[in-house]
Amino acid sequence: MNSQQKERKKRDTSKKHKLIMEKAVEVFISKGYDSASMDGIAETAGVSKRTVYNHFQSKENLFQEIIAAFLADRDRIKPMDYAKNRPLEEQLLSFARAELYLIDDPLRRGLSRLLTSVFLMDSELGNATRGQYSPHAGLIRWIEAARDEGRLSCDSPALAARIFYGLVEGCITWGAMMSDGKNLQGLDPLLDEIIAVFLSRYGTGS
Amino acid sequence: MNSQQKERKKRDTSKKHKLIMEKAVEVFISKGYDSASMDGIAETAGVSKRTVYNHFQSKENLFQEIIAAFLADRDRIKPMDYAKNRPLEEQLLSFARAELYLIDDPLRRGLSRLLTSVFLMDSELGNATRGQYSPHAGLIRWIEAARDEGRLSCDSPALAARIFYGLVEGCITWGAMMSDGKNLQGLDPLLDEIIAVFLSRYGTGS
DNA sequence: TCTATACTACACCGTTGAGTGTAGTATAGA
DNA sequence: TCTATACTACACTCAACGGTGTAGTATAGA
Repeated sequence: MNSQQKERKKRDTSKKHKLIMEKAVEVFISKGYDSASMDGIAETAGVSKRTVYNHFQSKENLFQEIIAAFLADRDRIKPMDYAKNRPLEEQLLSFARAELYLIDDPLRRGLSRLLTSVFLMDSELGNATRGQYSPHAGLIRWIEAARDEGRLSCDSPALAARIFYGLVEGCITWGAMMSDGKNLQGLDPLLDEIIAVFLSRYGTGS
Repeated sequence: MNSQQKERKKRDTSKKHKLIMEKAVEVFISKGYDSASMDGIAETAGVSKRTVYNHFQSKENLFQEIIAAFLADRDRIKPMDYAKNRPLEEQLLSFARAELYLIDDPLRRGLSRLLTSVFLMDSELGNATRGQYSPHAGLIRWIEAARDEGRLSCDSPALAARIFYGLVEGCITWGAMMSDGKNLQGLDPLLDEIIAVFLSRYGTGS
């Protein structure tokens, strides 16, 4: 009834909301989900525990919101490629770098580690989260386009895409998560080699 | 002083010890380390909680013993290959299958998932455990031998080995852990493709 | 300046879980 | 049969943690 009066006063709490999320990410990354306590998060954020609960219904809720923000950030990066007459190496490199976005920054790498760790032990959550996400689709389309122009040769673009992402993830991503990025020194030669491997199997020599 | 008398009576408790470990593995796999309770483990094993603590100092101790047994089991499988005049494909396949030993059985796969999840969030433990373990060494030696015979061509056997394991892990292992082995159907064509990719880059055509 | 809103400080609750102590029972080995 | 050993049942401690309630304070917006 008097809703217009009630809505007159509404302070902007997004700053604190964001602050709590950022600090919570830090705590979750360093302790893991279970071992991270809401008291610890509140203290790290320099905020009372009650404020945390005023912003987030529960620990799980807070975590979900962090996951959502992370995935949204990642998805903003994803769609960046298309078939052209630029060198194949260059375009494949951009696919690889998009994939490596998840681990080329300490914070994102920490979150990737955390989420991977959680998803490994909670298949339902993992599948639900990863369900609507098909990272290979873009590369498959790219491979088909390149094949149509005779620049690639393969029976199954899906298989080739799987090989490519397998190479990138197997050679780089997982090691980076495991060793906290210590294997990211001298990355470029490795990336070049990965692309060379891929093209020696599927390339036609332009 | 009268130690020979004391040692006369010693019952064989290894059966129960093993039973507890096996049941604990089940619980750890299904719940994760943190959420698995010692009460739950005792109940699953059909044993009193006190007995669990008579066999294992602490939860962490029990977990460590499980890890050790798992790694020992895996290491027993590892050293199985050497250079010969058998087809390269065949020998590479055996390297790949040795790697897939970790995930080709539901129990081992569960343990791999659990340990990976734990190691991801506890770098110290992960590094300490993985420290004395160099899985690439065998393949590197194999590649050097094959190169010496002119059957492979590469500048850096270490890099080639990294590519090979990256392919196997990236294309198969990680997906199997994430999806609980649902991607292990139709594995052979994928393995063949992986080996074909590797040989198209490093093979010389015998 | 005034007031609704956000926030703090702090006590509090209920639960869970690791680990212990103990008294009594079952059993393997002599 | 005898006895030391393994085991059980159970009560218990202690600490941590998720979450709530509240009274009071600071502050943004009118």
